[in-house]
Amino acid sequence: MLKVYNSLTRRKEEFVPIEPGKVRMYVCGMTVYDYCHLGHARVLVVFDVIVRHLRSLGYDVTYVRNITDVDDKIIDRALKRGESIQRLTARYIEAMHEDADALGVLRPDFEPRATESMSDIIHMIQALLDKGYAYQADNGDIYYSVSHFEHYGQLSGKQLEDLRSGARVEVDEAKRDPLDFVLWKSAKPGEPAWPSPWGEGRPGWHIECSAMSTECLGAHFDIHGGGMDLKFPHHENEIAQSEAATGEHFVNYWIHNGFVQVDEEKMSKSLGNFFTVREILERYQPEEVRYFILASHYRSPLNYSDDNLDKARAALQRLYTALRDSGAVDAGSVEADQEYVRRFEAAMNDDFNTPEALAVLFELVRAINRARESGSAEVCRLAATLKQLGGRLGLLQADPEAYLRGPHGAGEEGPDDAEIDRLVARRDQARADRDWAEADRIREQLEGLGIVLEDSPGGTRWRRA
RNA sequence: GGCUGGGUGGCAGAGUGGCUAUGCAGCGGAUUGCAAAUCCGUGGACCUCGGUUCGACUCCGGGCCCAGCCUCCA
Repeated sequence: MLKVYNSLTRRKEEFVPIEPGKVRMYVCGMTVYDYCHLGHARVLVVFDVIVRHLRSLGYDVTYVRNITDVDDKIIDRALKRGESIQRLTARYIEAMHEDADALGVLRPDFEPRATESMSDIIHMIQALLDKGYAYQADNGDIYYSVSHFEHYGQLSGKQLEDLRSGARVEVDEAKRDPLDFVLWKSAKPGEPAWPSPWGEGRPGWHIECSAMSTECLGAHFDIHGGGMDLKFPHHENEIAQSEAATGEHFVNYWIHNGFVQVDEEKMSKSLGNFFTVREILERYQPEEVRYFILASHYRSPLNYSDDNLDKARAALQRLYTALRDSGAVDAGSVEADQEYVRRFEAAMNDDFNTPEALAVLFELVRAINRARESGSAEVCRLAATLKQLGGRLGLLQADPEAYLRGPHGAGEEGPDDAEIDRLVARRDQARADRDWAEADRIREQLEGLGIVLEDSPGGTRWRRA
């Protein structure tokens, strides 16, 4: 039985889909005006694993992840770069896809864009106007009237009064209430604009997600996800918009992932303490980044440091070492060990507890190595189990030797394989001659190049440290 | 100020009302020409103060500390 922590109720709940056997899920994606940083990578990977797990349980999942391709930041950035908005967003959308692909993130089933959803957005705004939840201000902008929505604050646990007294909301003369938020911004010169019943303009940020999710998944769907920082006001506003416009309950389960932190502080653009995915991939393999993300529970903070990435590398080396020479190449055709599968699923069914699931993988590693030492025929089956379960997390699908020998980052320079093989062969000769001094000298030389040797009865092999 | 979430061994990071997390690092042993990899064994933790209980790191309450949201942010 799958249990999910629901941000709306603040407790773990049994997951029951609206329609048996089917899951409809929406995740807030990126605003494309810059490269993905590690925080974006976390959202991508976390929800990718959630989708993979739901599918492994047999659910038919429809996964929607939007792209925000028009907003103030995009407009500013395009202006500064002297580049058209279309060119800018196209570039960053492509970059995002490259990063997501590198990290082993499966593509969502639908990836709607705000600029391609204008009629849905306009229809929803019109519905809100018709029902009295929205009004047009003197400046032409359309606002959502927060006080008209009875349940405003249910997701974030905030009272309207508390929010008002918080008083950090910028006072805008056009608004009737400082907490009202914009649905449609009337066009200013030089800005991109679309025609609407209220004149040329563009949508506010919150309305696009309401419109796109409703369009792709219906007025009522199962899961809505995103980063913690979107809980308020973005998701709160989405609920207000969608439920007011459709009259239906919007989402059953809200899932929010925790932040990536640097030195105990949130990684964010405004603080300038962020690392882009491509920067990190200069020095680490994508799978190591993915492992690093999954080594913490999705709701916990994830502290970025080289030390923690190095630990991810060490962990993957142990996993892949167990898979080496195990006959698990074609793991899918081997029946998995059901006891380990059961424990893995129990961990994942407990609110997607990936650290616990990884612990099961390491217990499999020990079982494999033990079986190997005792010459048991179980090695292949256990290794196949490890590879299958790793696959459910999007890990361990590479050729073990290729992973262990591979360079550690896209930017790494080092000796090529042929050169290493040549040195290893020379050392083998020295060892055959029992010239230990020469053998050790070559080994140290290789060590200096970041190559570790492993002698075994079957011969010497090497990997990158 | 209001609202979330959290404080676990050297580090990272799960979990449980009484029983080994797991990984890295450490220590002892096996193995090895020496290493590496691997195996076996081992030390080490539950912020603080009360309460509930036969028994709490685990449940409840107070305190302290940390992060986040209340403004764009994954």
